[in-house]
Amino acid sequence: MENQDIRKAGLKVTLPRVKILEILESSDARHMTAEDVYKELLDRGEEIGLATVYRVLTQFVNAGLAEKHHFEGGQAVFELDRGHHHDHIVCQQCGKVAEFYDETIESCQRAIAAKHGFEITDHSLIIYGRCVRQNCPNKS
Amino acid sequence: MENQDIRKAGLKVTLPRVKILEILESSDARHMTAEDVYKELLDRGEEIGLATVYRVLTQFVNAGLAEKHHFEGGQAVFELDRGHHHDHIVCQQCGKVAEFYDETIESCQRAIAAKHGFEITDHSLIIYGRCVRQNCPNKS
DNA sequence: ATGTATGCAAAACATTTGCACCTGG
DNA sequence: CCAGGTGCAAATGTTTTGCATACAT
Repeated sequence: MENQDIRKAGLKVTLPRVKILEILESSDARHMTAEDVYKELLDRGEEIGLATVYRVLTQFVNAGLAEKHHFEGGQAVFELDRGHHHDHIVCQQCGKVAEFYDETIESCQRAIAAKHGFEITDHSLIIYGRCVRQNCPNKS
Repeated sequence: MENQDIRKAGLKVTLPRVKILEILESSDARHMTAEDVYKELLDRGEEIGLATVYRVLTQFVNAGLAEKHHFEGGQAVFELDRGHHHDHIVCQQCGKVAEFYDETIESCQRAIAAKHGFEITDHSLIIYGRCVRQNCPNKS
């Protein structure tokens, strides 16, 4: 019962929050912009404003329920925090996002931070490329 | 003579472009937002519009003279391309930016991209943290 | 009841663009 | 001279905010 997650975050269990959480959970893409979420709400016949979508997504991020990433291209994307840290590899042609986790990279980062006298709070690693798979509409 | 760089990029050697290149070369911070560059121009008594700063910086990036990065916090930062690829570690308290290069991370990235069927075009690795050095005004 | 949440419209930001004027080669 | 560059103001696109109303507890 994920509504408990909302409540545990100190937030009231309102229709917009429940619906937005549902959308994040059911999305195939798993990485959605605020606009994507808003459009999906409209498709489902919900009357929820874009401002609310932004507010709720921000609250989810602050509560640790979701993460926000800045891929290239203006809009931030949000994804549910499923508890497994990972980085991203993004196809610049079809927009597909793959996730990966590499312990060697993680530990190198820790070593680098230590060497430079930094205490890591967060990090962002995004590989951009072209996916050479059958389903990528290589448009050029 | 760096004006040659501008010319080689197929751009006319105009005053705004020369001044902006000078500023990028002389900046201690090495990573400046368009606004930073604009303010520095004003300080130096130049009458150059912010729109021109954006246009010129974009041209420099396209010409391979500079790079653009999206650290957290809205504004993009620009730095001169000195020919040595590196990634960044940013102090979220004092804004200091350190650069690093780690061949292990680089090769891990290549392996990961290959495994996922991607051809890398670019990548962005930013470590966020707190610098625990004497000169960081640890403000909290 | 009452403190939060929401919707809407307006504001805030970073960045881009249209257009008349200027300038480098 | 003239294509390309610039300044300014207005437009753009994304995200945030003020405020009156609506809702969860």
